[in-house]
Amino acid sequence: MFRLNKLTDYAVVVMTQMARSPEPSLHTARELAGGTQLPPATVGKVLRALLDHRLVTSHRGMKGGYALARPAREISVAQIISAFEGPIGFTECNTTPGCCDLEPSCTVRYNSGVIGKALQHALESIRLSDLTKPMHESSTGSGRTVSITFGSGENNEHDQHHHSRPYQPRI
Amino acid sequence: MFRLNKLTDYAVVVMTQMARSPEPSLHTARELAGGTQLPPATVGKVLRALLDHRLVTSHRGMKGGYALARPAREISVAQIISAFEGPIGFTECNTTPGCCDLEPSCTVRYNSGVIGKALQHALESIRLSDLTKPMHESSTGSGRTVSITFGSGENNEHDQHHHSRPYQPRI
DNA sequence: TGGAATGTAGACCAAGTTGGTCAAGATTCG
DNA sequence: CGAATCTTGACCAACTTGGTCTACATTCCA
Repeated sequence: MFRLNKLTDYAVVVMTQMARSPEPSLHTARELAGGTQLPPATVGKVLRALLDHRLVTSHRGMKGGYALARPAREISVAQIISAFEGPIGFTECNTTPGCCDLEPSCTVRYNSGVIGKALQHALESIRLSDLTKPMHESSTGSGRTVSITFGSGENNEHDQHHHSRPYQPRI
Repeated sequence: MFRLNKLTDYAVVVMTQMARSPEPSLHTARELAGGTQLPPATVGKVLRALLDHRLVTSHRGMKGGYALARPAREISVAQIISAFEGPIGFTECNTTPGCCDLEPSCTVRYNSGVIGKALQHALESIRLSDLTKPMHESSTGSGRTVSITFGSGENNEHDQHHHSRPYQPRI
C-alpha cells in the first residue's frame, strides 16, 4: 500500500469538489456527498475534521454550509494530509522524537527523515487549485516540475518562504 | 501519520545493516537482530518476506544466513517498500483499477495517480547504498536532487531505463 | 413563534490490520 | 548424529479503520 487512508482521500475529494465553484461559495454536506458519491454521514465526519483544522469554515442554520477557509491555491495537499494523518514522516521516529534512542544504526532513521521532509515539501507545493483540472500529460515545458533536494536537512525555514506561492499554478 | 508500517521500516533497517558489510556477505537473523536492536523473531519474519520478494537470498544449515540478492546500489527503497506494502499509490483507486467506476469527479483520482507515480519515481532513485552513510546536509551542489515532473503520466517505460543507475551514488 | 434545514458532538461497532510470539519441521555442516 | 540455522504457518492481543446512529444546537424564514 503506502497510501492514504480512505478518509484522507475523501477529504481531498471533498475539498476539490468545493474548489470547483467560484471562490467564496457555501456547500452543504449533503450536496457534497451527492457530488462525490460518498456516504453523507461520512462526508459530515470529514468536514468536521477539516473544520477542526481550520481548512474549512462553517455556517449553521437553514442556509448554512461549509466553505474553503482560504482560496484554493493557498491550500496545499500536504495541509489536508497532515490534518488527517498527523505530521508527514516516513517512520515513527521521524515524527515522535525520542522513540528510538539514538541507536548507532540510526543513520537509516536520519536519512528517512530527510526523505520524509522531501516528500512533504513536494506535497506542500501541490495546491487544491491544481487538482480541479487534470494535470497535463505533455512531458515538455508545459509540465510542472517539483525539485526534491536531498541534503538540505536544516534549511527548512529558508525554504518556507516559498510555501505561500512556490510555483505559479497554471489554471 | 502517512508513514511506513513498522515492518517496512524494519526491512529497510535490516537491509541497510546487511549493506554495511562488503558486498557478498552472509548474515544470520540473530546477528542482524543484535545489530539493529530488533526482536529476533520479528527480524526472521522480515527476512522471510524479503526472501519471498527476491530481495535477499538464503543459505540453510549450520553456516547459513541471508545475503543481499543484488549489490546495494541496485536495490531501491521503492523495491523494499513495495515488497511489504504492495504497489505504491496515493489511493486505493490508483493501485486497484475498477474500484472507483470512472466518476466524473475523478480528476482528483487521476491527479493523485500522477502524484503517486512521482513519489514512486523519487523512491526508486534512492538506493540502499545511499542509506549506509548519512546524507549530506549542504544545500549547494553537493546535495543530490530528484526532479519530480508532473505531466509525464504515460512516459514510464521511458523512465524505466534510468532505474538500473539513475543517479551516481556518492559513496 | 415554530418548524425545517442545517451543522455539532460523540458514542458505538464490525471488520480488518498490525506487530509480535511460538512451535514444529527441514536443511546443511562438521 | 547433533548443532545451528532457515522455513512454515498458526496464533493472538491490541489497535485502527470506516462507517452508522442518535441526540442536540443554531439559524433562517414563513
